[in-house]
Amino acid sequence: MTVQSIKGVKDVLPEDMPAWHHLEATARKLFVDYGFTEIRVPIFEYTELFARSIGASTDIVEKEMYTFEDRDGRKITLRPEGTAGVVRAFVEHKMYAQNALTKLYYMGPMFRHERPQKGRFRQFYQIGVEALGMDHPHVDVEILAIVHQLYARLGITGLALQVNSLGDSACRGKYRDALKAYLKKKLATLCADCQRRYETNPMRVLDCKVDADKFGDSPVMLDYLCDPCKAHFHAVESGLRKLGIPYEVNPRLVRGLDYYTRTTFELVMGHVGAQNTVAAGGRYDGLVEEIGGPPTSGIGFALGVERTVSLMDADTLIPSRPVLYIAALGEEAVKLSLPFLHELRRAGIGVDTDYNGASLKSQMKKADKSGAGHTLILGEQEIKNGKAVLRDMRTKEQAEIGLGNIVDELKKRLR
RNA sequence: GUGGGCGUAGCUCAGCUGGUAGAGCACAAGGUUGUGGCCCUUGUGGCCGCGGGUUCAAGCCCCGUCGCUCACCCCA
Repeated sequence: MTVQSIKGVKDVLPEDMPAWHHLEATARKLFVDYGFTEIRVPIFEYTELFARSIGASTDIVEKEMYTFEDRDGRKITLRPEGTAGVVRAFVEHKMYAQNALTKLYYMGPMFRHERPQKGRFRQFYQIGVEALGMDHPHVDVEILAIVHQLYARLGITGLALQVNSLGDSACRGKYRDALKAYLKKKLATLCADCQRRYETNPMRVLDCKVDADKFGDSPVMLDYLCDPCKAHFHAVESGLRKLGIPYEVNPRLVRGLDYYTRTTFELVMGHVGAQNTVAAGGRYDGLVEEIGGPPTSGIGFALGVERTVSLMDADTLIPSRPVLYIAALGEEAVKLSLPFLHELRRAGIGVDTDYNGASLKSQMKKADKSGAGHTLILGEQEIKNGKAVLRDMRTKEQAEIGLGNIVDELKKRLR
């Protein structure tokens, strides 16, 4: 048996890279347009960080983290999401002391031990942003605008932006009690999962797919918001309307991580499999303090790279390729090509070849595949005459070039 | 953690009620073509996922196992 990759862990192959690069480049440009700067944080942290931020009783922490002891006996976890590490860095480097509002973005792999399926992997990539330091509703609007803009720039349509408010410590408890009282009456009629969730995470019962139609008259968080939370939510909504960002309020939208407060949102796509949330995020006003920093509000989102890439039209993306392919026919020509390759590359001209000296027929196929705009044909016959042939792959025009000053000549012609 | 589907050439797959393995694409050589792309000929390439069982005989049937995949769950 040959060694394989770990279950649920994918290679991102060369043919996928144009889409990945395009997504990353589009995101970077957009984040800069909105005043964010990149931060790179470790892909592993002390386990305690995630237990404290994500919530000890969440599924992620209870059964999905890659946790192990390092050689010093410390408990280490491969990051299951990006926010905790960024917030830890924010606190550790006392960024709160530098600006009233700190805006960071990140991209990289995350790890969760889940059963793999369409759009869900054990190592997966996220791109995310965090805005720390202000609880002004315009910050929420800005975050939602980024999400909207990013997918617009990527040319992806058919997405729905769903928004909700989860309230804060002042009002969420009250709602939770009201919801449990409501659910208790129906408990016997609910599916087994929901009966379990009633205890562990009652708010999750509301987005159960089996029982979805039973909760039309359930209490809704939005009705229980305290005055400040209500005002905040209304301000976010009016901001979205003012900017013309389409959204819908989904009162049943909840989050799987404990740190979320107030504004919560998801960008969902229909009919791409069960894992149809493409991006999601929300406000987390208590998180910085939880991690040991001063009381600081925050809001952010993360998008799933694989899920987003699957929605992109990869055919429209052109990979970057060398400008010249050298078709060296025969061993003599292969030998001769070595210094040409070196000199051209040294001059910053991309050149490729495959050194096997095979027939012109097969070499031209490779030249096509390489995507190079020109091919330099080094045939036995031409070499004898001190020449090579430069072929423009698009116009099929050919020109003979003397071997004496071939590098300079190519540099000139390939500019 | 729980279910369903599927494992045959590098890729996509065919393979009849069990009879000793096939196609297309790709790759390589040649022919044709004004020096490739179309077309034609030829060639390389398979412990039919792995292990056991039934049988004169297993890619096919049975059991186990590993892997992939989709869904539940959960989430980006």
